[in-house]
Amino acid sequence: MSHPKTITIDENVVSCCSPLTAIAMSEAEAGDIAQIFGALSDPVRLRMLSLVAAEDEVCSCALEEPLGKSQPTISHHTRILAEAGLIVGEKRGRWMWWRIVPERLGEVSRILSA
Amino acid sequence: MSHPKTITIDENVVSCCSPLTAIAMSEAEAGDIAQIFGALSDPVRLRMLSLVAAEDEVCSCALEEPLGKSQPTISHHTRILAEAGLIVGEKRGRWMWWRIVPERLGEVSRILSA
DNA sequence: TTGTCACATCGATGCTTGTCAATAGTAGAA
DNA sequence: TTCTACTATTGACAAGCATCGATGTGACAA
Repeated sequence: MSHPKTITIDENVVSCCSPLTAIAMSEAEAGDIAQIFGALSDPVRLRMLSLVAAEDEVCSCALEEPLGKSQPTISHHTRILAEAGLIVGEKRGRWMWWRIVPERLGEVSRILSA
Repeated sequence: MSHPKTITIDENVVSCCSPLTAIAMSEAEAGDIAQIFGALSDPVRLRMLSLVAAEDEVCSCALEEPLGKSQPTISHHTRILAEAGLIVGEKRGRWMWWRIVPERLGEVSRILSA
């Protein structure tokens, strides 16, 4: 049996949010996508996303009790989800209102669809 | 050659995949899904997945050079992807051959589709 | 103004994770 | 058998992350 061949990656090909199976992924693209999946890799953030998705809008203050986390921790997690583009926030008065970004969820979903 | 030995998937992470927006997520379910996204949250593992997906099968030895990581590190990452059910490995002779589990990718994709 | 409320930021702490050298395990070759 | 090649495991280290108390910031009310 001959030794298996090695695989090379073309770093010049950059395509945002293309399916995993389409083409060899560059380091830069892998970093970007990894950041998004990293935002989804925490149980608290997943339940947070689920809570926000269940309503049109959710106030930050309405997340502390169901998630059982402190106010700084809630703020920390909303920030990470927002930086990943999965939710957007709007400040009205003293309250911060969050809603999901369905198009973003669709983009991420499409990365994994063959 | 003797009968090929198939690597089994961790059964603890098999049932998981109701859409995010469907219902409020339980802590247990959130933990399971977070583990899968955690496997996808590393640039090296994403590029590894991309490399495997580009071929029918890829040998572990063919991953070290394009990913620029040591052999123990490659073994570490393939293990995490396999435990998440995203790839399966089969040992033939001295070589370990990995391939994608498209159904698993579809399951994870469906979590994020509205 | 002063006080209160909601959220963001800072600092510290403990846990998790990515990485590799060294080593062990395993399968073919000689 | 002995030797060589590929992979898994161990141990250790550094970096990253989740968490919360304390503090800062901005907005409304009195």
